[in-house]
Amino acid sequence: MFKLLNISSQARRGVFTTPHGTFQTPAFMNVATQGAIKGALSAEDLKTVGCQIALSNTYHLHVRPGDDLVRTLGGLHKMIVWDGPILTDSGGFQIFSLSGLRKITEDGVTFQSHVDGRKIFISPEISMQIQANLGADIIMAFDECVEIPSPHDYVAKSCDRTTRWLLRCKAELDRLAAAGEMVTPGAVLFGINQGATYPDLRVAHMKQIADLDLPGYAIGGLAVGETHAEMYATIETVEPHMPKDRPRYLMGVGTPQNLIESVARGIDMFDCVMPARNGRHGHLFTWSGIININNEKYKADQNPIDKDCTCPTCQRYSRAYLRHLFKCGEMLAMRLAVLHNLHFYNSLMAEMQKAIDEDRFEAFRRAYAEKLAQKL
RNA sequence: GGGGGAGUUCCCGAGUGGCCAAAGGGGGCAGACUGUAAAUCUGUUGCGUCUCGCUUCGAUGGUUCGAAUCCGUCCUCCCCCA
Repeated sequence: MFKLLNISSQARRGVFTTPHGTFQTPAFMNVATQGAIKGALSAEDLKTVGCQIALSNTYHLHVRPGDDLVRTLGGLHKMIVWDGPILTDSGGFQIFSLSGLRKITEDGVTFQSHVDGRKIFISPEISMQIQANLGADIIMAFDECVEIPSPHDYVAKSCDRTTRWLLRCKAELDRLAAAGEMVTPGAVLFGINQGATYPDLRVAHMKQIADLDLPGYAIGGLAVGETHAEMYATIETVEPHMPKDRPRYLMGVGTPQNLIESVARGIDMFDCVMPARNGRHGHLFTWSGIININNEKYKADQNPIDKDCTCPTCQRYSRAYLRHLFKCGEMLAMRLAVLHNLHFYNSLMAEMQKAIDEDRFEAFRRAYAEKLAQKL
């Protein structure tokens, strides 16, 4: 399913095939947690913005509208009118983000719904069932995203449990596939590495899950409070133990610099809320760094967000108009901003792909760093 | 013409003798945001030589150790009656 095409320095160039088509790596997955990109973007907009693969969330779609209903409606692809690949996150991140609303046991996790307070129980098996109902192409294992810092002892125990949960995920998914229960037959399971910033735990855990010979592997539990240096060091520690012929997915990361630095360390896939969320808040990414369009200095600026950008927003709209829309709280402000930011992220990935194809990734990486330095 | 009410810092609006440069909103300015409980959250918003001083609560005069708060006069606005 994954084909490695080229390596430039340590950066990898590949293509991954799913039941809903292929995507080129390194890839950025556009986050549609509840079946929509926040900021009023439709699945059609995803095409405009250069999205290759979308990401949705198990917990959130289970809570609302319910994965049974999504299945009844023909699956997530049909419901949101997106015929490309979809990866669903397992709910493991919500163990971290909703830490005040859940209890973990060996069997699974009981959440208190953030919507209406009712009990929501998710086990490895239930997470697989939900993701099978949603019709994901790539199904993520149910893991515990551990907060940083956490005691070594706790993280060690958590990693062991995450491994046991992974075995249960695999067994349940095999059962569902054999029973013909998959809304998307041929969907594959990715395992997730944990271990906080402890090198011994990261390596031990990675070795354990690599033995399962899964179609893809993720590094989870990063970008949750540690420094960039610690994050990069952790990637460097784990990467040598990840199967070379399988895609590596760094979950939840990150800034444009994070993406480049991580590709440089052998990562193939990313997802991050940042381009959408920051876009909604008026922070826009450009090839020379981030700008806050709310700032007074853009009041009369008739330039586009980025003069080199080919997105629909930059084709027509000025910074001054965007600032005005943000100041007025118009929905259009968010929409235009998110369109731009996602287009920027997807373009960044395309640029990296090209650089690796042409075996000049290291030069690309340096040039980007210099551009950022110029701005500062 | 008679009776009643109101004027507060950019705006709305609390405050009715000291703890008031004055609550709370809004607006302004800036910051944060990394597998989305986020169209959210945080800071700041009279001036200065800034652990202290100055100016400010329609205007002006007074009472008081001390006034946005009490009293007189004036100005402006609103409501009711004629």
